[in-house]
Formats: sequence, C-alpha cells, structure tokens
Amino acid sequence: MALSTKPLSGMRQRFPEQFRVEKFVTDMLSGSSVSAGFQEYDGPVIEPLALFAAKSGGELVGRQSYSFTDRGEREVILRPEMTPSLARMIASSGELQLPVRWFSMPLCYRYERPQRGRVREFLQFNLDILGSSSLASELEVILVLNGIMKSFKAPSSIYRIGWSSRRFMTEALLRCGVKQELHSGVFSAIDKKDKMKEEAWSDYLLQSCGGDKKVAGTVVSLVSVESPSDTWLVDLMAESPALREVQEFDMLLEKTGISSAVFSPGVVRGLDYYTGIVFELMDTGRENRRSLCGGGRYDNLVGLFGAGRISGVGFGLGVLTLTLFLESYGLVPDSVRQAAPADVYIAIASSSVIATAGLLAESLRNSGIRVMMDVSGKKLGKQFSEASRNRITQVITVGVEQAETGIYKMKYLPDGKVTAGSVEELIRILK
RNA sequence: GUGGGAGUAGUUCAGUUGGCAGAGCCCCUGAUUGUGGUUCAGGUGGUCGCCGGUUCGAGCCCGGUCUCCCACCCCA
Repeated sequence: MALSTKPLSGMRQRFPEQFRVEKFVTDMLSGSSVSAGFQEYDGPVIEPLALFAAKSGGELVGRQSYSFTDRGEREVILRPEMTPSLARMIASSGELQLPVRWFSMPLCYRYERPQRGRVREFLQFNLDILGSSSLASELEVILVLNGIMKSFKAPSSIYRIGWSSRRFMTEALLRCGVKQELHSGVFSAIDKKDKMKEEAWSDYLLQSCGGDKKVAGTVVSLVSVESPSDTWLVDLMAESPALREVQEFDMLLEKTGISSAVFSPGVVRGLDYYTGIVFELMDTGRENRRSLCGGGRYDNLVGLFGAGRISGVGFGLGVLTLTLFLESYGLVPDSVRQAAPADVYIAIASSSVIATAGLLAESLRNSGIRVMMDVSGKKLGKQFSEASRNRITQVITVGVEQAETGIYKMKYLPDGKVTAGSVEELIRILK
C-alpha cells in the first residue's frame, strides 16, 4: 500500500511559488512592525490546555482545538492563538521594562473544517503593546495596522477598520435595558446583523433581548449609531466615562487621518478576554467575507499568572486571509510570483570542466551574484532551456576552451546578445 | 457539528442512449551533436478515488465508502 501523497487535511504544504508569495506578505508585516519599533518574539507551539481554557472562549478550546494527552499525562493543546502565551511571557519576566512592543508570526492550529481562507494550520501575525493603558496604545497599533495596508498599496476604499468598545457596549446595553445575563446572547445577535436578512435578524435580536420589544428597539437604535457624538447616543450615555473614552478615541483617529477606521457598535469580537476598545479589519468587497484581523484591549490576561495587573492591546492578523485579500485585488506583484531563483546560470559543455564551473560559480557568488550551476548533465540546449524556464536572464557557458583561457561567453537571454570576458569583467557587467 | 458540489493522464478538463480511454497545457525525443524562447514532426503518461452490485459489456446505472472543494457554525 503506497503512502498518501496528500498532507493531513488543512495542514499547509507550500511549494516555492506559493512560499514566495507568503514570504512577500510576512516580510512586509515584519517590516511595518520593525519600522514602528516592535521587536519579534516567539513561544511554544504546544501549550497546557489550561492556558486557553481560562480566557479564550469555549468553542475555540472545546470544539476547535488540537488537544491531546501527552506521554506525561498532561492535557496539552497546539496553540490556537498567541496572546495567552504572550501574556505568560510578560508575567514571567519581572525585569521587563514596560511598556513592551512585540510582534510575532506564530503557526497556530485549529481543528476546523477547511474552506476558503481557513485551514487547520495557519500563520497568524500578532502585534501587541503591553504595560500601557493609554489610548495612545490603541492608536499606535491601529496606525501600524493601517500602515500595513498602505504598505501593500491597498486603497482605503477596499477595506474598513471597524471599532467599538466592550466596556462601552456593556454599559450601553445596560442603559438600553438589557440585563447583564442576556449580554452575551445580544452580542452574538449584534455580530450577525450583516449576515442575516433584516426581518430574520430583528426576530433573532428580539428573542435574545428576552422578548422585550421596547428593549430590542433601543438596541437596534444603538447598533445603527454611526458616530460617538450622535445626540441620541450622548443622551443615552450621559455622564459615562466609557462614552468619553470612545469619543476621545474617535477624535484621535480623526486627527491622525485614519479614514478607514469607522466606529461600529456592531463590532464585538469573539475572544472572551477583550475588555476595552475592540476592532477588526474587513474587506469591503464580497470575496473575502471573513475578517482579516481582529484585536483589542485586554486588561486581565497577564493577571492570570499572579503577576501584577498589566494591560495590553494588540491584534492578530491571518496571513492566509490577508494573502487572499491581496490576491483578489491584484496586490501581489507579478515580480513576486515570477521571481527568478538566480541571476546567472552556468551551463557546462563538458563534464571535464565541472570543477572549473564550480570555481567560477564561487567567484561570482562571493561578489554577491546569485548563481545556479548546471547539475543536470544534459546537453547544452537543455541547459539553456532550464535557465529560461527558471527566468534566469544570463547564461555563462563553460567548456574546455574557456577553462583553458579563462575567458567566458555570457548570453543575455532576452535579446540573445553574447559578450565575452574574464571572471572580473563578467562580475563588473553583472553588478 | 450541519448542508451543497466534485473526484477521469503530472495539470486543467471533455467523455453523447451503457459499446476500443480523449483534448489543451506540461514533460520527453528529434529537426538544431557548443546555445534557450517561437515553429514543425513525433512520443511517454490511466487501478476513470476505493469496495461491491446490475449487465453479454460500466468512466457512465445502483448501493456503500473515502477524499477534496464550497457554504453554515465559529473564527485569522
């Protein structure tokens, strides 16, 4: 029985062309992070189950996790996300100078049924600031997020950063007359607003509000608010510090010119540990309906480890979902997909000069030129085909005569022009 | 976990009422034995996902099963 040629369902296996695209995306993410003074970190792929059981959310751990008992009878899990590990790292290093600004590109795992934009093993870019409760942190991470989108040349018309606040919404729901115990149901109803037909949604919301029509009506008004200075909202939230925070943040976004950021009371986010401002990045088109990125403020995560209370704010961004987004808008340059693996191909006319070719390759490589030497041993014509197939533009042919004289012929494939010269001369031309 | 679609050459797919297993691209050889692309001539490549049933005969019909894709749930 032959082994299967397929990897396990949802596990990634990337061939060079796909890898180049992914690398293009991750390099860009790292670049934007570094340019804002963030430093890279990483944590373990396997974690104790309890780390996520506490705060990540029931479904994520219960139904969508790769968890098992290891040989030491420990309940462990392949990390479904990064933030709890980050919180532990912060909690365990007493010497850290706060605030810290860190980013990571972890592989994460979720046992879900694969489909477009969702697999079981995925890269999730994470960027966080810990140890500052100032709204400047929220602003900073959203500036980086917006900068990321700009670095990919995504026009602000094709994406939207919707934001809200858990603290604000909790208080607003209370003032709307929604009892505390109904909040999580109402939140998930709010979350589904754009996915359901209007009437069906109204019924669903009414149900989640305990059947109280007046309350449900108020919640509808709340969700349709488009600005934190909306007069109806200001009236509802009179004297509320949570509203003041939301207004202040709205002003910060406006003054920094992040036009793609929109106050959206309907943004709730799934993870249980968010406490303050929450936000997500959505494609405004129809092709990628999942959010590309979700984040927010978490006040109580580091405290779980018995360290002092350290507040954090950050986001996770799916590299795969972002890549699909970029591809569907044609934002992955052809030069990335069609990149040549080398600048020069060394064709070998006779097996007696392999060593000479090897030395030539080394000299060129030492000058920073990317050189691929023939290893096929096929006839010269095939070697040229190989170079051409690889989009390599320069081919140097090494034969007996060249090995003796040290003068090589180099052909530039796009126009077929041949030049001859010593190693030094060729290097000068190539640079 | 729920629902829909699809499995035929390396790949993308066609395959009529059940009657010899096909095409484009890729790959290989030659034209061109020290020079690629374009062109021309030729060629390799198949457990028709798997198991069973019906039939003189199954890629096609029936039953089962596996896998992949898509949507829902949830989420990056």
